[in-house]
Amino acid sequence: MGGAISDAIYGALRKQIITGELAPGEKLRQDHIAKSFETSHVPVREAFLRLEAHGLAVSEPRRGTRVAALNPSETSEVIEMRIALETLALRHAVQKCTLADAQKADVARRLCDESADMPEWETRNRAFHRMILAPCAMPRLLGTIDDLQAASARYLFANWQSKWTPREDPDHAAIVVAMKRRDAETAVEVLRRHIRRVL
Amino acid sequence: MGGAISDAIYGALRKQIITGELAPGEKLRQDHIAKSFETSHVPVREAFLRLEAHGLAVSEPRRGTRVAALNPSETSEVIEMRIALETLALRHAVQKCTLADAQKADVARRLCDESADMPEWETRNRAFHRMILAPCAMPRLLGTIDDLQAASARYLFANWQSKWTPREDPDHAAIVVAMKRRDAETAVEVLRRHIRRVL
DNA sequence: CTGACCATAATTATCTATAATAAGAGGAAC
DNA sequence: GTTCCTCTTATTATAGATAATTATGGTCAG
Repeated sequence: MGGAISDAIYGALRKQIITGELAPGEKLRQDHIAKSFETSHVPVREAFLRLEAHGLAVSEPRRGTRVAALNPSETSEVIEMRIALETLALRHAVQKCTLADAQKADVARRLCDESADMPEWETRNRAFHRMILAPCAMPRLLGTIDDLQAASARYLFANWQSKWTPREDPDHAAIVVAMKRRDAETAVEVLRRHIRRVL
Repeated sequence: MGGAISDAIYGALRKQIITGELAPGEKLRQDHIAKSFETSHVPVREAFLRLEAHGLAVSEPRRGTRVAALNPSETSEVIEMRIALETLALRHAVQKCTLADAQKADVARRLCDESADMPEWETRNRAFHRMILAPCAMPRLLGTIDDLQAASARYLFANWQSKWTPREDPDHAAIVVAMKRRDAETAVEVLRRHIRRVL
């Protein structure tokens, strides 16, 4: 649905929420945001609805919309869901993936390892995870995983941004190796540990 | 967000899509629906956005919104996601559930078994599944499962409505028994088979 | 402390503009 | 002469802007 304006607002707010530029619990006022984008409030409302649908905002009727909270219980929920769904996706992806897929994943892995700062790393890290799962060709599953990874990213920005240092990720490398070997079980096990560890 | 009108439209359309009253691929025209609900197109747009977010509709910019398709590949995707997530939820639910929870689940089970027709059964079946998972107290997980169950329900209505006959479901009974015994592994195994079989 | 009034912000309606589709006319090829 | 293709135009529908309404929260007076 969303027209061009609504899309742009959604994308901008999504990024600001993930990076923490918009703090958890912060009120999102449609008129103010409309003014800052030089539009009317209608596309802003649509952007809000989509944020809500993707779990990045919550709203109460007639009380407005605020950035979704970021409590520890939700964190563990997201981790467990990610493990359940990403291992499922990875199993299928390893089955179906071609050599070209594995090579593209390896490129994404190297790019991620070469990141200079945390925001860059976060973007590339998500790109890598998307890349290793994409061959499963299950759009609904991939969409749900995307939302969960966005939630994970919020926690990373909130808790680790200061402590981040550039480094090569051995888990990523191990997953790519296992993919090339079509060794689904190893890949899945590494990914499971990796998700638990990284958050 | 969604005000009262938007909610009502969303609920009505959701039900019509699940039951197949609105066929897969059918165009949803905002002005027509607005007229039939005697409102303007704005709340209708909001309802569309929410349908889209829950996987019941798809839309292309400037081309409108249509009821989501219902192809076999999506079916198997939904089944696998349900297995991954509902077994996760059930494991936690069995851990945490009180005797009262198990008894409420048993009431829901009996109600489901006593259903007179397919639409009634479908509603109660979903209520039962929600009931056995609710004690896990993981709202995001439960929300995602709800969407998947709505998708499942569409397939049931499309493929089984004619063949439906009243019957008692032994899987449901076995799950409740296992819950009372706190036997998570048995409950999960029965549920896994059950989801595969029922679709 | 309670109740009414005012201010603020969300929700819905009405109106306008822009994009897409369908229909019809004109022309070219067979 | 008929048919098919294309370009133009008209209709329809969506997207967005502006305006009006309604609800909520706070404040001040009684």
